Amino acid sequence: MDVSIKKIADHLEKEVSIKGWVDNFRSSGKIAFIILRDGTGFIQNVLVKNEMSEEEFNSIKDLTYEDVIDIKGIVKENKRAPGGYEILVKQFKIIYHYDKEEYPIQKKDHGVDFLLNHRHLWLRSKKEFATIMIRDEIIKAIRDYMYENDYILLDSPILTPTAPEGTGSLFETDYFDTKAYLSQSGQLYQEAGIFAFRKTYCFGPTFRAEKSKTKKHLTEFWMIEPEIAFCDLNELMEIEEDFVIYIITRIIERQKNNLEILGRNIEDLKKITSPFYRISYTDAVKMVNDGGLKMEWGEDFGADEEAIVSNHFDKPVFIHRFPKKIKPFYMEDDPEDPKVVLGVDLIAPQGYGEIVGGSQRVHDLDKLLKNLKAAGLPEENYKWYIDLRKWGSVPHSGFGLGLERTVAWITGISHVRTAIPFPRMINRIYP
RNA sequence: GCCUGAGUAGCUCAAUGGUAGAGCAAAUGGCUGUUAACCAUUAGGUUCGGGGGUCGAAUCCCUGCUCAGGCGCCA
Repeated sequence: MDVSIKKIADHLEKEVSIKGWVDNFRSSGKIAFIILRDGTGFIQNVLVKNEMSEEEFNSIKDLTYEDVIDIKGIVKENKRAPGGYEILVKQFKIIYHYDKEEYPIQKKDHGVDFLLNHRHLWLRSKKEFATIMIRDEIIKAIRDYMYENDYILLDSPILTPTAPEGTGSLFETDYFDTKAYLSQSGQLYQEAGIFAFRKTYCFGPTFRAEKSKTKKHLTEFWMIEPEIAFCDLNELMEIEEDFVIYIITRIIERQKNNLEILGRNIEDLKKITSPFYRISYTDAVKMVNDGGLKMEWGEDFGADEEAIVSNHFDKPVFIHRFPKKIKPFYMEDDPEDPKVVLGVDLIAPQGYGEIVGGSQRVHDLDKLLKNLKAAGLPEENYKWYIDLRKWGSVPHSGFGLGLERTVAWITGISHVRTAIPFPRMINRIYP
């Protein structure tokens, strides 16, 4: 019976058939071990000389990495086997054999540059497999949460006519006789969506042509951006918290094996429970200064400043109510303090940084026009966005969650470049 | 963009002014429970490019390129 490695435990002591790729093998004369990968997992196969035909046993001499083999054998539980299960092989056949060139990715350490240049092959490795499987589960959890909570998927365009915020670096491309820009956020379009569908989201790639060279930045990354009508800042934080906990709970439930492959401490993840910490920007600045780093009210947090704040907490922390001048034009003023806006960042623990940024949006027409002017942004670029405030405008809020930063945090990997199958970075667009 | 570090065999690294080496991978052989298996043998080099200086350079100097770690930039 053909089975997948993922479900091998259901077939204990039964004969199964598996096709897959040779991930690793060891031979000891009269016993051999082949680690087989079938796309759902990895399993050790034990070949014992007198348990199978001599011809088949001897054919393992021809094996090379990434050969494709067909195996029939009995599923056994064995503590010595990685993963706890192995297959005692009865029949063994090499279906495709490759020895024209040796396989570049080896079982020893490689440098990051080499591995990224071979990303198309590196994906076959165990840790990369585990990371991408968890990424897939996080994406599924995100979509399930949106579905279960009545959000409507409203895809924002990727080709856009202008810089939505007029700031930041955008990738420019020809668009017939004019120019187009790759989207750096779908938010403004979601704000159009909520007046038709009340709660919407988009989930797609976004692009930033910034020359950032850090472990938290990609030039192409995925972001989910929900937008909610009749929602204020406090409700927004509740939703963000509920959403993040939903994702983490799902990963703990369904991706334990892959978390273990990555060496992620699951007990630490289990501590990510409600409520998250909430702290105002003003209090965070005090915390930074008390922590020994000079910082003026009104400045944005640098890497060191952010670390001081996040290291105070063992769970994610919301920092809310930022100075108006360091935040974009669409954020609503705090009615109790016009110097600050109703924006909020969610900072993950252990240095993974900002994984969510959100705000209550300006919904008053005159205030929006005033903010645009103050930001030096031309009204004509925002005609449709301004229209939204002319008819049926209500208080609303939304946020954007960076997928790769979330994947990096939950898996415990050190850099967002391996949280996406084919990373795009300042000096890397191959393969 | 800035700071720091690195670039030597297919890969990961050693050799700091005097004959370029190891482990892994490859090839051959051995081994009945391996865990990145192990053991033996063989083969494997434009020391990132360009220039300089020295009796002599992987090593020192100048220059260019590439990469990494960090910072900055970044809603």
